[in-house]
Amino acid sequence: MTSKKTRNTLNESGLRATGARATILDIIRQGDGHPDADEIYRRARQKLPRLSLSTVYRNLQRFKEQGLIEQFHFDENHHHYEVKPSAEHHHIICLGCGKVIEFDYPLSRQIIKNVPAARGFKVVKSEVHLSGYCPECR
Amino acid sequence: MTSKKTRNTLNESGLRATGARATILDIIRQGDGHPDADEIYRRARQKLPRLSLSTVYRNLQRFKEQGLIEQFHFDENHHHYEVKPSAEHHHIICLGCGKVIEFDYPLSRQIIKNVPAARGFKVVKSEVHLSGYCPECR
DNA sequence: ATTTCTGCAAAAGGTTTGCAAAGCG
DNA sequence: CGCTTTGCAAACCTTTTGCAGAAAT
Repeated sequence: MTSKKTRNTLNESGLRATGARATILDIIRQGDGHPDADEIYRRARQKLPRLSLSTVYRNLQRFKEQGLIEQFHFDENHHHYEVKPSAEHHHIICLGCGKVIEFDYPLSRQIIKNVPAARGFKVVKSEVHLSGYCPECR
Repeated sequence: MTSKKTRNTLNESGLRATGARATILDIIRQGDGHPDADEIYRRARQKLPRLSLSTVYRNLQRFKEQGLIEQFHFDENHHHYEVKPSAEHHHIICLGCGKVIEFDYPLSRQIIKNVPAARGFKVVKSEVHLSGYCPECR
């Protein structure tokens, strides 16, 4: 049930449309949370039981190189992934329940404009993590 | 040459003022870059050749708990450390030369004020990483 | 003397790599 | 068919942990 659209994306990126790739990319595109490699692996194995974790890692790496996805470091020692968004957006992580809230904010533009030390910098990526406690967890 | 001031800080935090601790904290307080655990280890061993890396990690952990230092995740798979600053400030990392620029910016206040989704959140920590290319590296 | 801290060695957790077999175009 | 990708197992790297001895209060 890997979508045609996903296979097209792969071909356009110069990557062979294998079952593993389509499944992994589909999972990230579903946008259900910000899965980490292991979560992706677990979900993908429901469809491809013989899939190996190294394949997941190798493909996340490729997708990142191709600009299909982005990788985030929350306050943990592993990575999370999501599809590359069009608008600049950022994350708030609740330290109580682990929930991740996304919000749009044109932060890099503001900073480049207002911070002298940032002058002349070409910003490629901006990552903002606020962490704290959501209303329910306070 | 571990400073008296550093030993006082340790005592005030309820930590025994051992040589390892004073040395490690001094290194971070020097503010020379944003060292990672291994860099701290390497520098500290020039003074304490028998120091072990696990002691470095254990103490970084303690310092963090006591609020003496902060831990950052740049776009790598290990952590960097710096003394806890009084004003909110953030980082720009140059992907060309690795240089880290710090800048002050009261970002969390702005976001809490302007972003509806963030309403009611109690922010404990805010981390902003811009990455890109500095004027020399572009 | 008691409690905390340290060094060492070994484990843990996430990620990467080498290689032969399988799969895509 | 040729080149890419995969599974498996082993390696890697950073960080953590158990334990017995050493140091701090």
